[in-house]
Amino acid sequence: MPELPEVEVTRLSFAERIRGARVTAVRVGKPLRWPLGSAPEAFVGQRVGEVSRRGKYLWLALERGGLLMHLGMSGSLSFGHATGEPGPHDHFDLVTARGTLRLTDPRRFGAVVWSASADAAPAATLLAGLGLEPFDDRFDGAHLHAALRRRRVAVKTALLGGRIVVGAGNIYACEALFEAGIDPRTPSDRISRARAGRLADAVRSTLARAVELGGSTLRNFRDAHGAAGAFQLEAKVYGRAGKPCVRCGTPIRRVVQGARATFFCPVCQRR
DNA sequence: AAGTGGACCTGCTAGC
DNA sequence: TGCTAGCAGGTCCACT
Repeated sequence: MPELPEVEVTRLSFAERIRGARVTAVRVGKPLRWPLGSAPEAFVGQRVGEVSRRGKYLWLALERGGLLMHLGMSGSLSFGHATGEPGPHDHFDLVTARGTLRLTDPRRFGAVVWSASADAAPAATLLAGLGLEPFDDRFDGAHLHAALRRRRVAVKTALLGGRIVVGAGNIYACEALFEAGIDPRTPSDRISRARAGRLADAVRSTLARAVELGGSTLRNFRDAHGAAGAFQLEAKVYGRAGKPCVRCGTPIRRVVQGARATFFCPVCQRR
């Protein structure tokens, strides 16, 4: 999916345009990961408020409650007037006079869930246990070091879990570990305070750079304007198995951790 | 309790 | 050219 940069880029591409628009119709397609939890007609007539993000979730405020949205592995949102007839992978339309917000998600791991507020179930339940936002001042080397010390899993697995810091999925966890010079297989509790500091910086800078570049488009990611991202063009390890490391020329290695592919340079990244 | 592996669903691609 | 196994950006859940 869409990791934090793709979700944030998506949010930025439609939040201002949809704010204040009144819902005129709602269309629901095939089932997504979780049920909507409300009759779709209940949204008709309500105005859309702020669109905010927590981790990889978006919260779209309505006058009564709101919608928690997740893009899963293959989801994207579009917003505009040129939406046309829904295709086989278009599973949710929020129609307003300013345009239609449409969720397209071939694999349907994504979700749209109504909640009375972001602090009430089911939204609060889904958001509970999420780690710090990477751009939160509280997320620093000391925090990351303390959290990593409590785990014995590989540091990459700990990052991906999202319980310490949210937002880095498979691409950006690999890239941040490369930036920090840390072998992704290193046990969490063996990361020194100094290296945790470098890793925290790398997580922030990698995610920030990806937002600047409009995210990564590996297959079907597009922002709500339909624009593709460009970060994948400057990924240094992700998806580059066997290719030379951009820093030292050593072939990039691919291993599997927790059923996910991990890419790293065996020379630049150390335990 | 923490760690591991499977499940969800569909489409694309590399390889035979 | 055509089929198939394997793989894909996430996260929850059951089991050890």
